[in-house]
Amino acid sequence: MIWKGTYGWSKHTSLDVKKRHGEASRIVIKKVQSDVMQDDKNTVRKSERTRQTILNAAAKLFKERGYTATTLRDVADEAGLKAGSIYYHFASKDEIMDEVLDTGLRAVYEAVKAAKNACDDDENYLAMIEACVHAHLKVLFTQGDFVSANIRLYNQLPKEIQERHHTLRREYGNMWDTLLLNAQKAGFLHSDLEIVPARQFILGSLNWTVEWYDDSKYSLEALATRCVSLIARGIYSN
Amino acid sequence: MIWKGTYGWSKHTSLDVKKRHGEASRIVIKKVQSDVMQDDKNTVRKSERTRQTILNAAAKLFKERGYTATTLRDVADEAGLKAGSIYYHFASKDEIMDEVLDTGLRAVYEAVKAAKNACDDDENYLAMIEACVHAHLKVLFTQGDFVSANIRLYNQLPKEIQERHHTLRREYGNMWDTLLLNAQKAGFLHSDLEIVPARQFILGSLNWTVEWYDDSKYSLEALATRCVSLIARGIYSN
DNA sequence: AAAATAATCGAACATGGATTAGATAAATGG
DNA sequence: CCATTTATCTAATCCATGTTCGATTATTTT
Repeated sequence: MIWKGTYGWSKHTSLDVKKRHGEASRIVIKKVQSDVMQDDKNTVRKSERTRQTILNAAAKLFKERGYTATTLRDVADEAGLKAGSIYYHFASKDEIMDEVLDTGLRAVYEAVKAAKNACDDDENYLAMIEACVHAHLKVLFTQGDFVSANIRLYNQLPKEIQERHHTLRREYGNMWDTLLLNAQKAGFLHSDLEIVPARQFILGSLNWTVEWYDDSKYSLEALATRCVSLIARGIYSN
Repeated sequence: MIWKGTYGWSKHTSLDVKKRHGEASRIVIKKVQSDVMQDDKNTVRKSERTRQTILNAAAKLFKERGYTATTLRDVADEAGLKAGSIYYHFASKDEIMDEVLDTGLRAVYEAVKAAKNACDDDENYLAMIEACVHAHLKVLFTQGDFVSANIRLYNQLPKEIQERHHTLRREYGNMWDTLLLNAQKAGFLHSDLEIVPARQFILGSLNWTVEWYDDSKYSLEALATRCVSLIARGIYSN
């Protein structure tokens, strides 16, 4: 209860273990039939599969309508079960939101870090920046709902929830700052560029693409290329 | 009822005139004391003043928490009256949202158009673009809540509400497209620049500043200058 | 200042929301 | 295939929300 106690945010009464919310999140492998297997029936507790279904449904609806506007009955509907059943898997609506947010941001973070590290040349900062932009956008539209939900809703969430994700957000920002700073030191970027606002501007412009990009018009690759171009050289010609 | 009928969106039963919702929106001047006077007591129906207070309160809360998460009781509270009284001024929560959205976008539109037209040199497209960016940002943080509410929430609103504001949005976009296109024809912009995505990118990056700009760090002017620089020449140095 | 109108209140209503608990069905393990 | 555990459903609870409406108080007009 941050705003007043009547805002649809539940109190998040910490884990009362009775039905084991979240415990099922540990993947239980029953038999290792072949070497690697798809996360399918028999390999994973049913509970775990349902849990994922719920999260997917929730992410999708949260992103589309916002947190409060999304009903647990809607989520249940989308996931193909009844509202009450959700509580076998999650302790509260808040908890679902938490996990959606975390999943989304983490996906971006990991993907971008990987893309950066995948660059052969450790000194080719421009290539790294471009790889990061591509990765960020790709994950934005691939892991879609989780990331978008995070991006779209973060600032509308009550402080309490925000704080739980503050650290990870900061880490991601820092990663970019370091990259940009290195690039600047190496002379690739304008020397008068203020790193932090620049990073905020860049990530903002990328994040906002979820509000307007329409993949039926042109490919994700094309979008990424254009974004890189705009970020790199701007619009002016000379 | 767009989503399902249980989403907190009222049915918007068109104007049943009994108490005259919205009629009070016509400003009634009682006596013209001096030539020009501030919109103050005695010049404007009390109803009109209260109406504005409600809109301000609503815009602020909508922007912060989102539409559904904002209660009419909250709005009333913020505006200093009781929830029921709101219905003397507005027919429904939807109607308030409508007016907030409209006010916000219109403010940006007018301000930017004015800024553009204020440029002495009709051919100096770069100056015009820069003036527009400054104006957009200025209004974004001045008329604040209305504009931000619009920007932040638009895509989360049900189609029905969105459609009512579609035209104005399109008009604003067109204005930018025309400006950019002229600038490009005159050779000021990269010739390979795709206008529409570029405009979306630019406006997006500007709009997103509401999510991160902190006016205690540096001035709005400084922000605008930096944004112009990034948009114009990008981050790369050569 | 009385009469008429405008604006606000206060208490209700109906609905739908998150959450709970007990019954029931499905899956699992021996 | 029975016993146990796991997962889902149904129905109920409690509470907040948008909205209504008659009563009440301000404000204006005559």
